[in-house]
Amino acid sequence: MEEVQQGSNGTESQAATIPTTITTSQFSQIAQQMSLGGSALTVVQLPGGQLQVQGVIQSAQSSVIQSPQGQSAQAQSTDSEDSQDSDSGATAQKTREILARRPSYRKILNELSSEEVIHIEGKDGSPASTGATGVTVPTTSIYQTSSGQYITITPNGTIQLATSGSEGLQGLQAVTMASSGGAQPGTTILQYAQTPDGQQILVPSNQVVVQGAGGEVQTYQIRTAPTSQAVVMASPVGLSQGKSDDPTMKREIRLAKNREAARECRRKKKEYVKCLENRVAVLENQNKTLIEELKTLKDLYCVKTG
DNA sequence: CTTTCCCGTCGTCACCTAAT
DNA sequence: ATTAGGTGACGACGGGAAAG
Repeated sequence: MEEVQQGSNGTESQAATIPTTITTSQFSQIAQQMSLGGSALTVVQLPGGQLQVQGVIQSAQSSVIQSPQGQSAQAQSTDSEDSQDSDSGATAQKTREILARRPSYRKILNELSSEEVIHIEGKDGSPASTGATGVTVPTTSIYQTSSGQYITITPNGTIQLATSGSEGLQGLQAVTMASSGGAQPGTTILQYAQTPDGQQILVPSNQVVVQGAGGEVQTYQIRTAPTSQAVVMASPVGLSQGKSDDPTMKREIRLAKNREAARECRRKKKEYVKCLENRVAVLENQNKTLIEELKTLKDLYCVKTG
């Protein structure tokens, strides 16, 4: 479901990765940095059995991996700490740092991806080459409305309408949509569509605007069909006037944005958890390698002395 | 077949932080 | 001070598996 809805933005961002072949001896260094910093790495086994770590190792920070439960406890403890007269300001500061809210998943991953771009460009000067996981190239998304019409969303953000019954997508009419959320791919929350009379209309990202043959404009709510992840149903909704003073409209917009934000947040969280799982895999692998190395050395030592 | 339990997902609220 | 966005917590809902 999420994949399709992201597609409604026309783009999907996925962090590029830098393949970095490492040796066993480098492993411990990396692992140490990983245990200190919030690095998001993935490890890939090459056909030859060699391990390849992809991603960026951040410099050591004081961030601590904490469970969500731990976070809710943080807020409480910081509050109570303020009420107490602490014996040492430095201790309080330290505690505050430890208990500080972890940076958002978006922040963590954005930092990673931006660093990666720099690394990639600096490497060979060519446009971002994809790593093992690669960068997803934005593709045209196709949606079907409840009235049987097809809507395409091209990578450049243009919404196009195709009449039903046509083979493929013909007779397209474009309604250009400008993102208000900057050019960051996959982060568009609200969009504005231009009506034929030049009026700007606020369009939540879970809606698309379609211009009919007669010039009339209709917004559609994007929803994934429960039976299929590939098919998206779009139902007509009332047009939302831009900058509405109506409190109910304000609330609607706020809820829509929050809905979208929650969705995005969950996606980021999943990504983040995957990164952590990859780190576990790397560390487990390293542990295994080191144990084997130790065993070999022990055997060697026994043979020499024995 | 029905019920119960578990799990994943979603929308919403509340709170916090950063930006303006 | 206000606003926007991010995220934890909560409850609702639906689907699948196990038990009756």
